Amino acid sequence: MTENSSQRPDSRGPNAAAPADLPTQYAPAEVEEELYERWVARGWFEADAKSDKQPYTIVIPPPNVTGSLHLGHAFQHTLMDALTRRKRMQGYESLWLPGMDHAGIATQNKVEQQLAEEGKSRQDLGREAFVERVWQWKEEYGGKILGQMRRLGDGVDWTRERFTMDEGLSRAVQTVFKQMYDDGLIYRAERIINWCPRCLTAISDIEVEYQEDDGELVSIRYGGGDGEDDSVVVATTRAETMLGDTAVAVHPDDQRYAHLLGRHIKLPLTDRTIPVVADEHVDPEFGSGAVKVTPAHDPNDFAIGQRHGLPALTVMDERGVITAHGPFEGLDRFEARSSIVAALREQGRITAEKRPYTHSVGHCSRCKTTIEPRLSMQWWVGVGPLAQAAGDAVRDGRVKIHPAEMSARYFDWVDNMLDWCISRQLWWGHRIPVWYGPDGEVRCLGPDEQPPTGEGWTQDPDVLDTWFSSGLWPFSTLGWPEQTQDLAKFYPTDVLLTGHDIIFFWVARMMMFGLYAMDGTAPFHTIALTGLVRDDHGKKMSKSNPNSVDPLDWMNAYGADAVRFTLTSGANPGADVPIGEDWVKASRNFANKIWNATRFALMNGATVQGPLPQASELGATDRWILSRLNSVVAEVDGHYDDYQFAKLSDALRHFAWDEVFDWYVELSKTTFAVGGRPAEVSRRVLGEVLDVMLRLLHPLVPFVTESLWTTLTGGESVVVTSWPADSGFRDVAAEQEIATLQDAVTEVRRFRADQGLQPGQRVPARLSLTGSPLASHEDAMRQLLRLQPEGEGFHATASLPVAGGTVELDLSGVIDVDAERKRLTKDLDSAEKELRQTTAKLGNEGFLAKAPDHVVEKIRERRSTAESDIARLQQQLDRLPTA
RNA sequence: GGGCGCAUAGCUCAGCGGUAGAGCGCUUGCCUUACAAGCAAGAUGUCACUGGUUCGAUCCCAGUUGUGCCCACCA
Repeated sequence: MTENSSQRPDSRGPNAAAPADLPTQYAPAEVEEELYERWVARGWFEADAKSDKQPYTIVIPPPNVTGSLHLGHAFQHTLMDALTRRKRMQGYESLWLPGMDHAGIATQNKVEQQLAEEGKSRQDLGREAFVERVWQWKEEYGGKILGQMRRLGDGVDWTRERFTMDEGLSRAVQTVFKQMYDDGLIYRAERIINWCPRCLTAISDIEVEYQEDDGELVSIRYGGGDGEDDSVVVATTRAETMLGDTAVAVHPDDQRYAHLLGRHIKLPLTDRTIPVVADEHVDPEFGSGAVKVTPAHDPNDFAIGQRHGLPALTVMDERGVITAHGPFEGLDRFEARSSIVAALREQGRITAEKRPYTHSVGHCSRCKTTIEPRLSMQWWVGVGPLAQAAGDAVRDGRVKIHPAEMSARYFDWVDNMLDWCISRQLWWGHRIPVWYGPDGEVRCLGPDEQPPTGEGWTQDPDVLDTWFSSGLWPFSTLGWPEQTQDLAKFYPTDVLLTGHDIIFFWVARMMMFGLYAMDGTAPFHTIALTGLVRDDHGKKMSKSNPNSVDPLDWMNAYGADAVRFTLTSGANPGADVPIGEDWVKASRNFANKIWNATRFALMNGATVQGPLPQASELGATDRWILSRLNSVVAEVDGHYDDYQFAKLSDALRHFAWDEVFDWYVELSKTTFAVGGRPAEVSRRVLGEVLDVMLRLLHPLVPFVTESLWTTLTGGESVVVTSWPADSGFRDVAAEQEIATLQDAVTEVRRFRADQGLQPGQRVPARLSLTGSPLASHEDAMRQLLRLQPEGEGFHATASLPVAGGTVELDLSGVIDVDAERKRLTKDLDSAEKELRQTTAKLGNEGFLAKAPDHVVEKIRERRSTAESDIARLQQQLDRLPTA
């Protein structure tokens, strides 16, 4: 783009009293930061717990301190910001509470990586120093997120910023833990858990990501040591676990192995023999129908072991290194796997090998290491009654899920939830408030209780799953367990807006904890679920993908408003949101268009002062735009109530650009030129329309609207002004009249374009509007169509149909007969087609008998329109001079 | 293996039992005194396929194919 408008000579007329402070292009970067700091300094985002206003509360899904905000955050933040800004304008005590999550395992991993670069481990530092180091890290990097939120324009209450490791929130964690422990909902048990051999901690079931990996499936012959009849083939993808086998299981009805039941067979590579047991879990159709049982290293095997009283033999340590005595001791699990297979092969015990064998393997969602199921003593939440309550709250309608289809996913989870492993063998997080005494005594402490003194008492070294504290977020952030004013005023919150990817991690847990700790009051009444942000070809955006975009880059290039508007435009409920740079540019263009339209209004003395003129003083265009304006207010409100952000964005863009800017503003130019009372009225109406429009747009694009609204109205800030209300004013007649005008102008423009007439070329012409509803718009039409008063020597006539009549346009000069014939013929063809279709339809008895009246009537109208069009077009064709 | 969803213009997506829509892109003509980040006009679709219901199906039903996501889990 080499062209730069500022370098062109300014050809504006002398009447253009352009405000010197309003350049022809909107420059977001120059104003956004200043505006934001002003909003914060004035305290407009701060909610008052003592106010009489009705509260409206959203707590932010706390971003992890580990990262920076990506477009997904920008997306959700924009929607939450829009919701809370609108409610604030509507007169609610609107609170959007910000904060961050300590993100236990994720953050610990980051800091450990940092240490590794220094050649150190967390063990080198020791627990206390390591935790101190993580706090430093949090101070340093947490600020980046806050800066991004400011840049985006998030209207959050910074005085209420929270962090899940804050003292107050930690008290909440300990209080809930103690209460649940006393209620028997938290217990300690030794079970198979998902163990990450790299993070060296247990993780919960949903922190495991399954993916298809290429492995191997080897079939091993067990038994057969003394007699030929006791051998059985089992298959495994984890051959190393055979060292811990304590049985072979077969289906109880499987006749092939009936003779082996109760007998012991030799376990290869060991000096042990193991029993053959019968268990329903075994699928006789799968493989050989016999399965090796390793209770200490597989969840299903553990269950079989429990049913048959089998011993659980641990053969690997926490790093996945073989501990079983023998030739494989000290080998890593994957080395051991190939060594063991090789050894078995040598002994002739391998009956089949399938390689590669693609199967689903669990990985640590944090570091992608292959999970090792491991028998371990951990703390658990017994979720039964909590999950039941969480499901019921949605089932009985106390909590609504948007879009409703997503509730199936929620129910699927809460109705089948297994107990939740909450202890983590990490250092960063809330320490489990349990102490063990010298005599095996166990004591769970509340926040105000002193740790037991005396020899031999030690605290449990583990910390809680990070989602334990985020599950308390809707009330812990408001001061619970203290009965604070905030809690009384703002709990329960109104809407939870978050991605559908954390329904299980976070949403369900907040439901459980909220209902449990807050006496059955759910933490929010609406769950609004969003999709993921994708690139402009629908591909998933992730940090590892090259398509990943830092929202800051786009905000710097095009403004925060442009990014925000693009995101809301794509926000269909629950659906993924594609975004591309071209679309952000288009939104930037929209912001600039608003800027310039307002600039035009200011140059022409649009005003917001004083009451609107009486209806009797309003012209048809004024009544039309005010009618439309109020319809749009109602429409936007409806879309907000349904969380239809894409629809409300479209409605506003369409109204602003296609109606206000392209028509009302253009028509007003003629009015202003003529002057007098109509011009005064129009200035006031234009001011009104822009005032309301800017307020409607503000929650989506806060910066440009703030700049313009304060300039236009002289008001202090659009942030604290009122949300527009539908006055109820509608004028159907005016809307129809303007629609007719638009049709007429468009039709003439089309005629001109087909004729190859230059748009700027003033054409001598006669407009015959007598008796037409458009008579009063003649000046405007001449302006829009660039027609001069009558010239001389008319040669040709164009007769243009519009709703309710015909516009006769006589052009001087020689028109292009071929072009005109082509145009008329084309129109004639489509009119004839229309006639055929409607006639056929009206000749259909079934249609006449069963179709609703208004449909039949509509078809009749279409047919008669087609008939008259054909007659007129035919006549015009006949009138054309032959070449 | 179970569940949910999707298939509409070149791209990304709305829509919907009664003449197919938007944004971007594309074509043509324009700096028309708010804006070239703009204005005007225009082109483009067997609404995945096959059946069924209906006076009428892009829309409802069944099946097919393709595709996405979630859950379970494969010894």
